[in-house]
Amino acid sequence: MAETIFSPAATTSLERRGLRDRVYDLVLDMLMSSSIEAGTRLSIDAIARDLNVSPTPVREALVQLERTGLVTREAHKGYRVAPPIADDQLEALFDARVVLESGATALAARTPETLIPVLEDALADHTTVMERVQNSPGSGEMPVELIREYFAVDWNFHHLIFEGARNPFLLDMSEAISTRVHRMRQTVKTGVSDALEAVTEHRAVLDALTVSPDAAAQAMREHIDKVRERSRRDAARQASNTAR
Amino acid sequence: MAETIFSPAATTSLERRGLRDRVYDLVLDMLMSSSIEAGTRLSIDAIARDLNVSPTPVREALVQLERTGLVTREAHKGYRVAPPIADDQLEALFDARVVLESGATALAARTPETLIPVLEDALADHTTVMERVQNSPGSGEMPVELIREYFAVDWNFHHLIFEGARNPFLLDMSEAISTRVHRMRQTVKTGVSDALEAVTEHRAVLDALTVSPDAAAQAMREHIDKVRERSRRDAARQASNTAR
DNA sequence: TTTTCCAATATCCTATAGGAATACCTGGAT
DNA sequence: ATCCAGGTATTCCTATAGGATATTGGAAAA
Repeated sequence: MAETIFSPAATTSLERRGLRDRVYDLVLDMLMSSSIEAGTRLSIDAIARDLNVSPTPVREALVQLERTGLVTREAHKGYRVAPPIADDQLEALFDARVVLESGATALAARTPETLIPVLEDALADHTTVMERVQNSPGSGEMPVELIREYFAVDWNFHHLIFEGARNPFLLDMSEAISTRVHRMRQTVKTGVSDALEAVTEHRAVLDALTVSPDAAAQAMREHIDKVRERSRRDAARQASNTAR
Repeated sequence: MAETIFSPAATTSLERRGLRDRVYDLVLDMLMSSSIEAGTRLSIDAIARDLNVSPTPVREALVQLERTGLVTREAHKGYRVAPPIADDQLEALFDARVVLESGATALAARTPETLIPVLEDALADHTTVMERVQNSPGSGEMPVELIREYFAVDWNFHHLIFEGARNPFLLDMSEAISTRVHRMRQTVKTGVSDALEAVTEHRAVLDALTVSPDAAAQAMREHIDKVRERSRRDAARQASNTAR
């Protein structure tokens, strides 16, 4: 335990109000943004010291994080960063995504007049960022900020569909999914190479919304299955690289 | 705040090991079993005193409960028993059930050879308890223990399908659903009058499993939609009764 | 009689301290 | 050289205390 995990600026930002939720957000950002090694110990006292708070709100935040699956807990042994998505778990994650997102798409398609405009805006943003990704230097450095921005606009399309379903239960479940998807993207280096295909498939979903709920659900199912195929391919390529 | 919520026997059972999970189980049982009035304050200190523990594990258990939706929290105002499922939320709950359970059924149907035997056993238990419910005195007292037993075997069928899907993400989500369903059954007095229909529809799902995953998913979807219809009817009848 | 304001109480939120269990490291024996 | 044992240190878990905030009750005024 050498240096602190959090930047000094973060500590000053939380001042002295609403500690528990703010600690949760900070730890969540820390887990999402920087790629933390799996299995890293998340010491309650250390986090509390770094954030200048008492261990109690940190403990509450970690309990909340535990239910998201980002951290694991062993009794009397403390919290650790959850292990990366295993291969079989990755298939299960995509299965769950297909079930949830195609279902949410069918529900959201019941009110297309309010859904389509916001999705058009989201897809326009997605397209803009995609073009910037395409125009970035083909090989070599890709700004991490651009990658983060791309992931945000990409997922925003899916998130808006969950919101469009107007179902609090499915919305809660979408959060559980989004954290896993985000974490998967840290381990499996994909999601930027298929930007053009993603935009195309999102467009297909949006067009299918004007046809029927079933068509929209089917389009979403096909989109996620294609993402699954690309992830399989990238995971295999990545495995062969590390094995070299 | 007059008398204690918990029975004296409960306090002695937790002794002095693994407090947080045990407190969680106790509070969960308390919320599930006895029908607590919605909006009842869940005082951290009071629970801690009743259970002879410090407020810290109680606080952690309540954070965990909060994410299940059984309790609500307002900052600087404490925890309360979550309000009963509102009418629109009830429709949303059934929508979510249709999405999740039909999807889980399709996934579980991929391995029918391991799934069908356990479901046959579960359905046999369900049938047995159903007959006991039918033979109980038609009007008047229905033993609360029998009702609880019926709910258990009924939900067990659904739960086994979630387990059969072998998908940890969907399994987690099923817990979020089950708590809501159980709580709904406390407010809307249904689920015992349609025992025969429930068994019949479960049998239809089981038979469809031998046909194809899509057929099984469709059967589950129809089952939940029929439960939804019966709940609507019972809710309307109940509303007319209270309005009288 | 009703409304409003104020004070007292209870509760939550945060901080600090002590006991217990686990992990790590060092020294010795095989 | 390797394995085991013991001690030390870190960390988690629980308990208690103090400050801040919301709720409740009563009293006074309209």
